[in-house]
Amino acid sequence: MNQANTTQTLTLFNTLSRSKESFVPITPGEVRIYTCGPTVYNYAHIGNLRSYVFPDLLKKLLQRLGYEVRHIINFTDVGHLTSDQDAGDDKVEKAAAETGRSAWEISKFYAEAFKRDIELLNIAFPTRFTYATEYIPQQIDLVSQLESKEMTYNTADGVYYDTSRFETYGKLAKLDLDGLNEGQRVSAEGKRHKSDFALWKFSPADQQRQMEWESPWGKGFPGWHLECTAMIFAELGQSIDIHTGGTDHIPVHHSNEIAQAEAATGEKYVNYWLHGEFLVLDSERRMGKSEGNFLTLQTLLDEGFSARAYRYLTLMSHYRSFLTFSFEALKSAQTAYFKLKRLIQGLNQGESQGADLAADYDRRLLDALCDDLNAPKALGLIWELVQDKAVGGKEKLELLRHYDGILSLSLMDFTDFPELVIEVPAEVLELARQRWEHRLNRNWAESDRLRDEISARGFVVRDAKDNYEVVPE
RNA sequence: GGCGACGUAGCCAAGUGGUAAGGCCGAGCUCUGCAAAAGCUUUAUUCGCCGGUUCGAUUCCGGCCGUCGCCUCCA
Repeated sequence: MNQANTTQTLTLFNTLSRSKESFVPITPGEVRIYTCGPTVYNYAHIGNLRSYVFPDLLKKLLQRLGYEVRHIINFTDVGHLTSDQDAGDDKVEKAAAETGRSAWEISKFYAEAFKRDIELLNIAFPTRFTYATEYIPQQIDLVSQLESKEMTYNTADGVYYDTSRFETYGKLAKLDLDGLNEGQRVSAEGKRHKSDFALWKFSPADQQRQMEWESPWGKGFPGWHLECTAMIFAELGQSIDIHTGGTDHIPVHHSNEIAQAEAATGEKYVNYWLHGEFLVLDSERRMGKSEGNFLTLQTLLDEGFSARAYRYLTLMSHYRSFLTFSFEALKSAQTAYFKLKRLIQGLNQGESQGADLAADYDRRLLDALCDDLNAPKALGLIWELVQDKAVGGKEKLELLRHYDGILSLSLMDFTDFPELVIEVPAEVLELARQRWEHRLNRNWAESDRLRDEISARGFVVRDAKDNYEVVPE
């Protein structure tokens, strides 16, 4: 078994260089990770949730490699805009207005829902969850710093960041500023450049916001990009190792984060930018809150799926590839997931053999994960291992225990099989009892008829030598 | 218009310059009154198309076709 050792090479695909790089932390033995969290004005959908699985994998792998990991996930609980860049309504405020609840209630509610979701997906909580509204002074301070460095200008509706003053603006995204949005109106009133963005927005004069704060520039609220940087500075420092998020954040949000952070500190902001690709529907359409075609984890649960089976599905594809979601794919993932666990349940702890082979699996599993988190490859190896007749149960279980600590599929938890979780209605049990009697009397016709009835109710009867069981179909 | 990604069996999906992991589904067999479950076996001469480089390409290069994402709040 691998001992904790930070000499194992971990390679990660860094968006900055668009290539795989060997991971080297800023401080030996320690890693600081920031994960862009959700805007809490609605439930997270399963596409959102996918992008929190790979940082979880990364964190656990780093910990197994012996690193001390400090990880932050934030909640954007204020200040998001619904439409045109730097225009439109605040999403949290809008949801509040629509439901009659306060903005604070809304954000609290959905933040808690998010925590429940990731818990169901075996995603470990970060060292801290941070809330944007709890870092208002730090955000104001950051704007002041940028102002003192003459990186900002004021318009009628806020304090803006002047991207033309940051020489390498857009480098992360390889943005071609002149090509941005050609032929489309993109600038808000008073903005000097297309890519400039709001640091601080003034509260509208004709309207009372629920969330607003005093600032040197007047009453208002922070722009979206500001919060992540302010929270990173406060919780992790001026330069961090890894920043994760979805690919959609590359051109705007993360480009802006880099611009404001590096202009403020003069230091490199983030060493490794990791971006997860989208989950798309069968038609390869993205799933989005704005698109109104989103599925929540709860929907999956309601349809009879296990949250862990969804995690299994996400691990079946690489985090940098599109994951084509369909219920067919989820069903096959769930079937495979429980089948794998049944195989593991049947392993014999007392049987020991093939130590050399096991060591080989160990190395290949670690290599797969250390190669930019190749979970699909690791899963394939897990299957190979479990079915390998040359390796003993003892060796298999040892490896499974170790790697499930990273994959977090609860492979050794045998309490969540559908037949153990789903209750069989008394009516169905009675039908099964009657069927068993007919069967004992060799009345096959009636026996089969009753089985069809049971099947129509979503259950199936399994006959054994002198007993039977009823399980969900 | 700019930037970028992808196209591997019915489905999901790894992968490598030397002739295609894994899973689901399907098929066959064993078992069973019949089933289910389980076990065993099996399932791409081929990696969108056309060229080029090479002893050899799915893997490298070029072109084409197709699909998708971002550039506006979104993971």
